[in-house]
Amino acid sequence: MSEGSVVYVILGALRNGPKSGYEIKQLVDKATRFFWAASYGQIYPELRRLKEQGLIEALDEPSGGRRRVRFRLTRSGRGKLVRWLRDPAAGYELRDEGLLKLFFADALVPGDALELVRAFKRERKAILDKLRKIEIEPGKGQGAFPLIVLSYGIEFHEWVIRWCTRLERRLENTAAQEVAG
Amino acid sequence: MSEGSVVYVILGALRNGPKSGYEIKQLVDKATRFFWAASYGQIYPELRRLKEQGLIEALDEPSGGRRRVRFRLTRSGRGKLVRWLRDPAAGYELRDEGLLKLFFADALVPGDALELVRAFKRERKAILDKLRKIEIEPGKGQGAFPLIVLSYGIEFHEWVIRWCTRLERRLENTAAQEVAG
DNA sequence: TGGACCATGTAAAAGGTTACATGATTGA
DNA sequence: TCAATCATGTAACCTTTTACATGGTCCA
Repeated sequence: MSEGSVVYVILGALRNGPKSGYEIKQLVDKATRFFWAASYGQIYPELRRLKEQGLIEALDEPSGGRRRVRFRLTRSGRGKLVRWLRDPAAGYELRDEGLLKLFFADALVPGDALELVRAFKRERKAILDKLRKIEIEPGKGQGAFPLIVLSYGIEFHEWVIRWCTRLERRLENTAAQEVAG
Repeated sequence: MSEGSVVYVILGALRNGPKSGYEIKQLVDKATRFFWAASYGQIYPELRRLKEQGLIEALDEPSGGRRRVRFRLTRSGRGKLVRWLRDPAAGYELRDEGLLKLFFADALVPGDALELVRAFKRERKAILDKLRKIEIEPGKGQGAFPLIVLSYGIEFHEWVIRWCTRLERRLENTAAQEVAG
């Protein structure tokens, strides 16, 4: 991606109020994981760099007896976030091992290829079930967009499952013809 | 992914006959790029390792005066490919900067958010146009699966564009209500 | 008391891209 | 002759994951 891509996950996560590294990680795991992941190994070092650059500032906010540092966007941090959002360029990268297997499925006997399609569908169904369990309160400080993106995920996976079902039928018919013919 | 993930792109690419590193790269760029990319920096070193492990073997096949080394699957290489294809586990990783921007779009004024959706749609339209230009001969040594996966890509992008159009309408209506109200 | 969770961080390894280097051939 | 393409490869860099380390708190 154009630039140290974890930067914008962090700046974006802070758009409606301060958050700690831990809270950013929770947000990512809950809400953006299916289209954008981030690990502690990225988040904490990047928070330090963003602070050094004056894009965010630290607030000591212990929770009970635990130390906790929340970060808040500075004016220039918000500026950077908004400039990025206005820029129409947006990278898109997919690594889908299921599609890769499907692409090479002619190396299998038809029965195994059909099983591959069914496994592909099961995996997508499992993701769909997870997405359906996510609850994002509409409004509540943020606008409608997190909910809109969640719907995208759900509707996309519903579409994929329909696509798999069509393919399954087609392969079942082909197999049946081979047996009959 | 589970293991040196470029391994299976290579083994899969060789399933219907020998190919050189250059030809594998061409195949990837033409046909799997939208769901699985690979660079020369991955392909050539991996070819050497796979050869050392006895999973592929080298054939000297100069083209004109140019040296060219094609690789062929060995029996154990084909075994490894088939075992991988039969394994239902399949990683799925997406990094979609457009969705990330959409997720944070409540940091923009409504007009800019609408523009973001339009830009998102334009980018997907551009990908769709590229996919539509890809021609994969059905049959021809390989089975129907490469074509099936291409259809997936095309139909998916058509679905995304319809989704964007619905969202655009919704945001346009909201904006109109705000002006009217 | 012990397990789940809150909270912050680092180090090593793995995975991947980009840029560069080299040189031949084909065809306009 | 010049550009495009064929063909192979490496080195440096960047990103990301994984595993580890540390320690506090809450609650059953």
